Amino acid sequence: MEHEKLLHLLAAELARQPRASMEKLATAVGVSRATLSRKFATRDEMLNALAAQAVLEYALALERSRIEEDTAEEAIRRIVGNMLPSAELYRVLESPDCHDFPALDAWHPYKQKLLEMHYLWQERGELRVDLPAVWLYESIFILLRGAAAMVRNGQLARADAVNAVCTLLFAGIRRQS
Amino acid sequence: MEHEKLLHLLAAELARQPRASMEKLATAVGVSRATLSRKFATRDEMLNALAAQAVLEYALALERSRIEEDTAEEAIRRIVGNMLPSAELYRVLESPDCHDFPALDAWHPYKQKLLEMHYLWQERGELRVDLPAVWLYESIFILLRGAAAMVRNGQLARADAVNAVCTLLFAGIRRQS
DNA sequence: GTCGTATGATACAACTTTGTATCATTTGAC
DNA sequence: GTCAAATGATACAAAGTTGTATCATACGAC
Repeated sequence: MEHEKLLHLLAAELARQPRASMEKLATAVGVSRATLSRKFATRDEMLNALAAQAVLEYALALERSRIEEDTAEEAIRRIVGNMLPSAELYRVLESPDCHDFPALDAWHPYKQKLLEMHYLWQERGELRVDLPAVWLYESIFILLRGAAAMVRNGQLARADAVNAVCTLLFAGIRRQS
Repeated sequence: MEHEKLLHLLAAELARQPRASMEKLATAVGVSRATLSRKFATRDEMLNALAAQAVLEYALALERSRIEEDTAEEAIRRIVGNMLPSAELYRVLESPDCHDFPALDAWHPYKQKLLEMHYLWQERGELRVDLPAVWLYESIFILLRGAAAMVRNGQLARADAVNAVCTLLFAGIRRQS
């Protein structure tokens, strides 16, 4: 199986069953334990590979989203759209199991860049300043992960997920009068 | 240690380290493994006790929130305020490890009631109808759990958490012009 | 102080998980 | 068809986890 595809399947299964053994994970993604062990000698190595892939996709999605262009809303809509496919992977970035993985060092500059963009959007008067920027930043990913989980469970259509997140972010749940 | 306090500490530690062994959990919450084993003979029994406590607090918070009174916004603000202290516990309700625990049977009616309230709020024109009610419902808990995690990590002040969630829910992240 | 209860320490067997190795089979390129 | 690479099946020892039991100590009520 292709390496990237394998990582996505593993991330999805880990989101479902964080306590699954390597054997259960292997079966769930459709390979034997032997093969999984060949790709990742240890569980930590696997998690690190997931973190590395997460950083890669985070960075790529950020670049593609051209966050310096247009309004905050348009930029964030692009971010949500570009990051939704990797939402399951991002869980690894936040997981306390992985907080000292080498792959995470490469992530912090990108996270910092997006966080600082939030400060800028606040200064520009585009994002509200009565909530901490870190909450605005995190709420995007909180909703992204939540929406991805609902898509996985069949509670939300994949095609609706980006709109569900963005509408909530920019208009809230209340019907506009 | 008091039973209820123990459950909350366990829920918090499980949120941090879902893969922690009973021994690690016991140490983290400040008891010996022997004591933890006496309270919960097996891990499943512990998870079921957590689920039962979660259902209890969910039901109590729902009742206290008097969701039939006032506007959707006021009712949901009360829900968020009343449920935030149990947010770590609610993770057990959604966890796929626990989907067939007996304690969850008691939960579904309460969840259903709150979900149906969302339909009513939509019909009344208080909540938007261009997003599925289940997304409106889940987004409350997604944000609650996210805010609780940030409080735990020291990224968000506990006193600000309810307002952060409710402001996002009802006004979004964009500065109002 | 005495008693019962709760706790911690330790031990142990059964079981699971992990990392590693070996061999047979399958797959795909040529 | 042939070959090399990838995969699956199986085995095994080391380590970790779990459920249980036992004993000694700490604590609180009285």
